[in-house]
Amino acid sequence: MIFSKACEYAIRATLHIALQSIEGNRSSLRDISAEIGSPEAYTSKILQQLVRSGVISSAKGAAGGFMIEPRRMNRLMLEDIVAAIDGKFDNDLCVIGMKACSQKHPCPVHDQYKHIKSGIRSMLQNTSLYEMCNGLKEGRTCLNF
Amino acid sequence: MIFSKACEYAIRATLHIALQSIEGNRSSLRDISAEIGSPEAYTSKILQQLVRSGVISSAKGAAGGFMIEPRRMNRLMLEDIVAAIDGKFDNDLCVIGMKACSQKHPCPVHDQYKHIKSGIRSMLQNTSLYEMCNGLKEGRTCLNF
DNA sequence: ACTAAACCGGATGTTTTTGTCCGATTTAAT
DNA sequence: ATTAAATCGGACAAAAACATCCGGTTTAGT
Repeated sequence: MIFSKACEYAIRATLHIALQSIEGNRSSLRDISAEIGSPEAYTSKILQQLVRSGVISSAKGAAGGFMIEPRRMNRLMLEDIVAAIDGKFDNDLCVIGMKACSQKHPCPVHDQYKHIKSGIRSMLQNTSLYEMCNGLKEGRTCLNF
Repeated sequence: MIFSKACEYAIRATLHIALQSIEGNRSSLRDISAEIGSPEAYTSKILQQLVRSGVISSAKGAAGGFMIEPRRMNRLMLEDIVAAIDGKFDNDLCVIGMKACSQKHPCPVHDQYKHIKSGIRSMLQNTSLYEMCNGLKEGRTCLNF
C-alpha cells in the first residue's frame, strides 16, 4: 500500500538482523528469509541494497552473515531503511498525481492529505530501530508473520 | 504512493466530469484526458470501470459522453471512486506486510501506522465529491495538472 | 589444501501495472 | 440513409515490480 513489497521485506529483515546483532549473532540470508517469511533469492537482492546504502553490513564466507552495530540503532530511523529501497519520501508529491500541487495551488484533496503526509513523515523520521527492537524484546510487538 | 496511477486518473477524471455535469454538460473521453493530462486510451478503460461500478454514467453515440447527476454528489465519497479502481481500503492490512498484525499482536510499526490509517480512512469517507467541486468552483483548489 | 557455508552479481523469468490499437456499436444531425 | 462523434470491448505491447537461477568469490574450520 504505502511501501513496496520489497520495502516491507527490508524492514522486517532489518528488524530481525538488529535483534540478532544485539545478541551478538550474525544472521544468514537463509535464517532471515525463513524468519520473516520472504522469498530467499529476492531477499538476497534487497539485503544487498541495504548493505550498499549502509543500513546493514555484511561479512562474506563461512560464519559470515548480516549485522548492524547496536550502537547505531538509535540513530537508524525507519526513514533510512525505506529510503534505501523505495527512495526518499517526497513530501511534495500530489496524492492525485498533479504536477504542481502545493499550499499555493492545492489540488482538491491537498488539505485532507497533507495531514496524512505529515503523519507519514513523522513516522518515518521519529521511529528508530532501537525503539522498534525494544518493543520486540519486551514482547510488546512481534515479527512472526 | 497511496493510490495507483489509474486511481489518480480516476479521481481527476471524476472531478472534471462532475464540474461539467453541474454546468449541464457531458464530458467526452477526449476532453477529459486533455483536461486532466492522462493517456486517452488508458483513461477510457478507467472510465469504463467507473461506469460499471456506478460512480459515473455514460451515454453512447454522438453528443454522448460521461456525466454524474449533481444530486448524487454530496453522497459520492472519495472512498467510492477509490474503491472502484484500487478496491476497498483494507484497514487491517499491516504496513510491513505481516499476515497477523492487530492491536492484540501488533507489528513494530503498528502503533505509529494506525494513526495514519485512520487518517486515510477518514479522508476517504468524509470527502464528498460535492465538497471537492465547491473548492474547484470557488477557485480555492485547482485541477490543471 | 580442501570443503562447506556464506555473500555477491548478472542473467533470466513471471506477474502486475500501465498503456496502445482497432474494430464494433450506438446515436444525433444532416 | 449517410455520416460523424462518441462509448465499448478485446487483444496486444511496454514497463515496472516481484521473483528465481546459477556460477563466482570469500572465508572459517578441518
